[in-house]
Amino acid sequence: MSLLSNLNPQQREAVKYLDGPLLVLAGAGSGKTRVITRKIAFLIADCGYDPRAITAVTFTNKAAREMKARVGELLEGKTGQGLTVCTFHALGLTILRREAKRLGYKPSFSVLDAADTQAILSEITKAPDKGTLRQAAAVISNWKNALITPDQAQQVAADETERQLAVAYRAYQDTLRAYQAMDFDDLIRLPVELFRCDAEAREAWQNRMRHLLVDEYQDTNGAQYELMKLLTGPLGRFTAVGDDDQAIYAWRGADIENLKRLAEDYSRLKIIPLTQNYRSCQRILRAANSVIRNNPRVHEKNLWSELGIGDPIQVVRCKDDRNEAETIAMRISAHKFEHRTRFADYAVLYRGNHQARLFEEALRAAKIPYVLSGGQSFFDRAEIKDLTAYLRLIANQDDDPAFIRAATSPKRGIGPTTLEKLGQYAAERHCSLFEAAFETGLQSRMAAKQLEPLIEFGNFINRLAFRAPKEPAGRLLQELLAAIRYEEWLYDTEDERAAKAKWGNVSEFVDWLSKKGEEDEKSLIELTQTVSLMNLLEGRDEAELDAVRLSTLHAAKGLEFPHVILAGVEEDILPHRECQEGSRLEEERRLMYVGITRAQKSLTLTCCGKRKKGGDWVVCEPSRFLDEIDSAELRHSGQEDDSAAAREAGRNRLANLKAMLAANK
DNA sequence: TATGTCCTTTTTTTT
DNA sequence: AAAGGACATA
Repeated sequence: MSLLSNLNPQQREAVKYLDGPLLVLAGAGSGKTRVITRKIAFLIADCGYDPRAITAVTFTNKAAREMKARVGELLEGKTGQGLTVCTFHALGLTILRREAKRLGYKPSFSVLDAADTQAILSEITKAPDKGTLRQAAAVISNWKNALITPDQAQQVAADETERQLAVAYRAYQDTLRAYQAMDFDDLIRLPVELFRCDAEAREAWQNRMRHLLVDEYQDTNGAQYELMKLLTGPLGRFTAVGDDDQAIYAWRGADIENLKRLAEDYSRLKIIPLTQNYRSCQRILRAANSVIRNNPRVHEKNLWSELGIGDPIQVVRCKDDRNEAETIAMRISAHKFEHRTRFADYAVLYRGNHQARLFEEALRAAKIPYVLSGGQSFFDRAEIKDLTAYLRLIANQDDDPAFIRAATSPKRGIGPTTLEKLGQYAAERHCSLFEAAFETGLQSRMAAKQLEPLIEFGNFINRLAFRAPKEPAGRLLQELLAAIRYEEWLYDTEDERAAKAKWGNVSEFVDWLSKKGEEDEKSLIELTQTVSLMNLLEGRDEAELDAVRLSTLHAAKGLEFPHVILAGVEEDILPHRECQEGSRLEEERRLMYVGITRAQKSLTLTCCGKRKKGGDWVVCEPSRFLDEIDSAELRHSGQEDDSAAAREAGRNRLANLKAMLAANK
């Protein structure tokens, strides 16, 4: 079977087009993944490209894994060895591991997670509370994603707060460098910096890369766009696939302007729109279209479908949030029984992770199996962070955050006061905590009782670091865990259930690492360097599992389900309380659009009359986005709301709506 | 000085 | 519910 069969004319053109830069504007459910995977296979099998010369960039590790698997199927044995499919961040990491020396980093640099970077920033800014800290982190991250240096930030700073933040930005970068560490933003920013000033490195990578495919292009940020340009050279050997209506990551620095910029920067840019939807019934599509119509759009497109009209969209009003979860569980049970479907045909989507808890409880009570996606990642778990701290420290002794974490968990007599003293001494000597622990100068300032565990810990790490390059990773890991008596410590400090779960996670992680070490013949240090960006739980036989999917709207992007329940369609949730106007409201609307367009056959929207927030009850009103769907498409059901407050809220909404309509005319 | 316990407070989305 | 802070204990 040809790689060009079973494609519509637009899809086929997008697959075949190789004359220059290409932008595929792919509406929801229009088969964009199919275009990308076919194109990769087409390039390799029909055009004779070396797989190593092709790179495809996706938005999540999971999407990358799936895409790689699909290309493998298409190639039917023809080897796709050497093909790169990964996230922008993983691509940046690969480049940096290779080229670290050119940037003044050692190749075993660490990659810090959000918790570590926030801790560093907290030290620097002395931010009074968590909110301020988050804001500071966001501002600096935005600067980095827009490729603004600390110097430039200082110059463009508009007010005193920003000037202070620019100073903090500089200190933050200096600290990272001292630790031989990078944050997520650096993984994009530094390759750009490298390619901008090092022509030799740039040309080497450009020559290697004959074609770059970028998925979810609408969610790229300034730095990612620049990296893409630098990698594909002046000819623009790329295929970018995106949908401006599904841009939902502006808060993370993604810039929809990148879509316009592409046409400006590449005059030869070819644009192919995909407008036929193969996913959803017409009612669902009409609802989606009528919601997104309220946004100003760059590329107006009208998505259409040949699939049947479908059922009306259900709107279910519930008494409160607990009742909402129970209702959803009940309706899934009933629907499954009635239509003889599988649990995996259902997804419950919501705005915030915290909403998941009630759904988990209700589904468990109803004996409905579920899988949670999004939410806390495997690598955010305390026990995994502990273990990776050891690994990081073994690979890179300059990594102070890793030193602090490893030295204090499990507890071994090193406490805050000792660390404080050690930190002071290290700062004076301009060296790492690890180095400082061995300095004789420290001994005069510290009691032997404090010094002893410090030295012992240092020696322990030293021994492991010495053996790490030569010995099998699996054995070293087992030894490490035995030496720190991690399992024992877990059972001492946690209740049995939690300890068991945590030790299970650790074992899984160690097994996975050991296997990987054997397969790829990699040392512990090399393994550590790739671990930071992976997510184990994602993709772990999730596909075969017959379970209802619980997911945030963000994590649901790119997925589809026969039956979708969109929960908490309320003001202050969707749209979120902090996103009530302007471009932020538009992004919330796109989020609603993404949610609706996940559904193939049926869509249910739920909202509550009240919900528990913190300690007390808050009255909720239905989302304004509900009003944007033609009421002929909707069927209201569930409990009639009889609370006076909710009815009052409804009246207020109507009055507001009328006022807005009047104002618009 | 280190660590465990009990209390408070608090929730957007993620590579 | 989970994380951070204040206090008590070893």
